Amino acid sequence: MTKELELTDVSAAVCCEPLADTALDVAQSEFLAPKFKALGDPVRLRLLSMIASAPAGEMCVCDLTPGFDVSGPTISHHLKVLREAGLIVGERRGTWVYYRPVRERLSELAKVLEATQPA
Amino acid sequence: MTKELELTDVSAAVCCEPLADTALDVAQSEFLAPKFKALGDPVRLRLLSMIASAPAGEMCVCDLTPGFDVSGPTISHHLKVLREAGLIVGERRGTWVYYRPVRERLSELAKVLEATQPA
DNA sequence: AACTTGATTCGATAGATGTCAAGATAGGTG
DNA sequence: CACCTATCTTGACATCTATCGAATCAAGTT
Repeated sequence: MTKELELTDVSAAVCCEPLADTALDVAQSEFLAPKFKALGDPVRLRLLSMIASAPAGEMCVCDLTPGFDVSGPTISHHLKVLREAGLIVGERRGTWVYYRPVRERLSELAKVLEATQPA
Repeated sequence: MTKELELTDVSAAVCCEPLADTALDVAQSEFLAPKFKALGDPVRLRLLSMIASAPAGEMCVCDLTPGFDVSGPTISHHLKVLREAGLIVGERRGTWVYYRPVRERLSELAKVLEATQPA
């Protein structure tokens, strides 16, 4: 919980005006790049989209897995990458684990890519 | 030129509503993931931000390179990755090569990450 | 307590990636 | 043409990543 607050603070301190407005500095690019990297795999991108568009606002791993050709451990690995990038959070309820999107993080990334009038 | 048109068409055909609206299908995620992947390196992200925020609307490789600790060939490699992802285009004028952002592509990606009201 | 099911972690492996030095290309200048 | 500068390509190498099967952990059921 202390850890979570720290992460949030770092995020707020570092992140980030639109790319097209002012060039990112080294710290900002090193902060943002891993998040885009997490989006840079087709399986992860689709996992995230399934989670983010789930009507219930969350999705069970048990409902995610059948939609893919890869093994359970591989899905688990990709979910971990998305989790460590701060794009989703997981919660265990009984036997099942449910994942929710972290919409603020997605919005941050959207903002960075957003078009702005240059010059 | 024919090739460019084809790429544009594919882009238009495949791409993409916000993540949070409807889950991406396999083709969409395979189309988008490489573009996010291209953003997933700190050097590339900073290169792109320098190019996209250049007041002149473009930037010479000769002005990009000095801002980084990596070698010229490495910069060249990263520019190629960004180019192949369709995020920038390069043009040679005399001795120098100038890169411009492809703003429509960046907007496409921003749109995918954009927040929308679920449920 | 033993068994079952869902999910993660571990260990291994093939393939991708970032990096550099060296060589090749493009285009200008003497 | 010979030379110089800017950029890109090639080849090599160390590291990282996606994937799987096997083992482990968590929680419920009998």
